[in-house]
Amino acid sequence: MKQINISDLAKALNVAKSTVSKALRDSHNISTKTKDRVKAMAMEMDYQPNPHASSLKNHKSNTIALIVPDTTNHFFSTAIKAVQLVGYERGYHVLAYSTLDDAEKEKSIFSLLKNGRVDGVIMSTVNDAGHIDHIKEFAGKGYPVIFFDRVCEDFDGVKIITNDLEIASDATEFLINKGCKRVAFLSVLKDFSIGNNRLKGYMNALEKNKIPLDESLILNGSMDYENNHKLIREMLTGTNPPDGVLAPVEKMAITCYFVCKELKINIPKQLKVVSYSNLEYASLLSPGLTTITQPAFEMGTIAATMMFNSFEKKKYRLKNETIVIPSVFTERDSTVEI
Amino acid sequence: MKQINISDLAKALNVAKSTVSKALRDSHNISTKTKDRVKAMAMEMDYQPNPHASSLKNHKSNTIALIVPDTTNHFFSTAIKAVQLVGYERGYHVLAYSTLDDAEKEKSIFSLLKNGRVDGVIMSTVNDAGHIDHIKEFAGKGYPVIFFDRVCEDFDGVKIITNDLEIASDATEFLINKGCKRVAFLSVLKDFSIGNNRLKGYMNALEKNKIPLDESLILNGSMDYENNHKLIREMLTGTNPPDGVLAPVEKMAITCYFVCKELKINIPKQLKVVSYSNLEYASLLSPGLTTITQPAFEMGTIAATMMFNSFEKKKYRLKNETIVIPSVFTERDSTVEI
DNA sequence: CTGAAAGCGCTAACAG
DNA sequence: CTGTTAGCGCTTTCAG
Repeated sequence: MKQINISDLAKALNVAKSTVSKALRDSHNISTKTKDRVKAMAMEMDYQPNPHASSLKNHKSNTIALIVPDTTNHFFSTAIKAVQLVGYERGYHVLAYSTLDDAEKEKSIFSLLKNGRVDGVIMSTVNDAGHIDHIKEFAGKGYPVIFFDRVCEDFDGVKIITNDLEIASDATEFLINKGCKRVAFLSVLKDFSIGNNRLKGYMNALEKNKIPLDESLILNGSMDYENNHKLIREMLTGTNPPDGVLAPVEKMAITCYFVCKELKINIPKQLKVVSYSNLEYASLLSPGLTTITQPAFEMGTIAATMMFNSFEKKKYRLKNETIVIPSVFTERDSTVEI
Repeated sequence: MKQINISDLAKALNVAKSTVSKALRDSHNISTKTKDRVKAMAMEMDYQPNPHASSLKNHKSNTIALIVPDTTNHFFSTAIKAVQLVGYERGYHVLAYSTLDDAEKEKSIFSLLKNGRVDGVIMSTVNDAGHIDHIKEFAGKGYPVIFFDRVCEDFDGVKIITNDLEIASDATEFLINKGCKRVAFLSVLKDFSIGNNRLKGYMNALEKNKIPLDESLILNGSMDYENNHKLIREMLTGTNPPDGVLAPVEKMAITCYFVCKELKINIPKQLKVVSYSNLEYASLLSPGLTTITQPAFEMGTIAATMMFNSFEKKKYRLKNETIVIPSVFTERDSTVEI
């Protein structure tokens, strides 16, 4: 397990270790000749600096934390990939955490990070907007925090979101224009900014089209799949079922598909469905699902780029700023007129 | 950015920092009283040890690297989640990397890890079995490496795989029993152990059922989607097309679905399809896809558990061992007899 | 039971 | 241009 360190290098070269250190970091007051000698030897001896020593000395870990609710969600896994890629290119490492939508866990992850383990955090917070003291405290120590997708409204900093409200409105209007008289909204993140914006968009579209809001068409789903199933089933078998559905979350649309299969409700004939989704194979569902796709990769790329820029250049210091990246609407068979 | 450190604590308590250190680590030669005092103060001052200092001192980072080809693949993202969960429970952090199937990148990631950044590596290697000197060298320094799924055959260590050969054989036989006379194999990882085992299983089943191997039914796919599409199309429009297909990789099955849609080939009537897959919504494809699901979560959990055990207890030292976790076969409409 | 001191590997200030 | 030295925050002998 013996690693080769800077002293070994220095000894081998018969110079001081500070010289080695400087040479390796291209200090301008080391002669080109020694630099070359040092670098050659470093190569030969397969030297890699000990990251803990540098981090300790420099108060800089060159790693960031990426905290998401669930890595298995395609939206998040895509964002993770993006962050990893730019991290790799720019010489940063990424510690990845899943909160599993557990606010307590999110909190405890933060406490693990708060003594220099990372230089900053990119995160999508858990579904519990109220309690962000741990995040504020962390940011208060000078660590940058960038939110994406699931942001905390009352946090001063960078928030990267998508045009949720507008596109939810557009999608609702799209359904209305396809002839839907009763468009339902399958809420699941009730008290959350994203859910709220999507719900707002939905309501805006109704208003714009002079359709009175029917509370019974807004389903209050949860993280409990079985319960959602039951609720959707009740809605679809009720006296006045919807003929269109906007799902702010992929899972709800999938659940809706399941229920329709059970009830032999034909999509899109009896019910048209639009869903927010990052499902890779939406077109292969039966029927192909009309989707609003959030720009996960772009969001991740921008978040990472902004963070690393802020580390490296003063002029990129992060400010209180909300960046909107448009989602992509893709029409498929689940909303076709028959 | 000023963090509170052990000296601050010591000062506040009027004791030596060594006492604080020992108290916090529950050394038995510190009085219960001081321990309590120290711990209370640590709590009050919200002290978190600096991980770099401990790592430097102890030559132990309490973090592992998790290297996979692509985090967006559902199999890998599930494994990542499993590793994260176990890591969190046991006090380890996980640095996550995607190689994007680039062997050079995998190599360079290893060079970043080789001076104590991590205590071990859990990985699924890129599709390039030949060159693993970097891994051997890394392991040679005493770092444990655990492979899962995409393992290196000629590496002495823990390999966690699934019962690929058997289940590929079973699946092929399943197709034969469903009446398929010509079962194709949509290879994509030709020179890789996994692909090989799946292919072997396929061939075993043919042999067992006294069906001569027809080389034209083994497609040599690549990572190039367009090309695979072309190859599958050619196969299905050829003079003697298959009536069953075993896809060793989800992507090939999906591509096959696309081609069938284009060619208006009815699945399962004209072509039955079985695929290895960790697609969450396989049952919602059109038609529902019969799958072999690899136990991603279990594999990740076991890999992580073994690794952490090996750190903590001598008796769990890793040895040259291959662990097989069975995959799950789920029959759906894509293989139904009509 | 508690404290002083050395040292993990690196960097940076300061001397030469 | 190169070397000496102190110190990042922690752990761990070793003395008291």
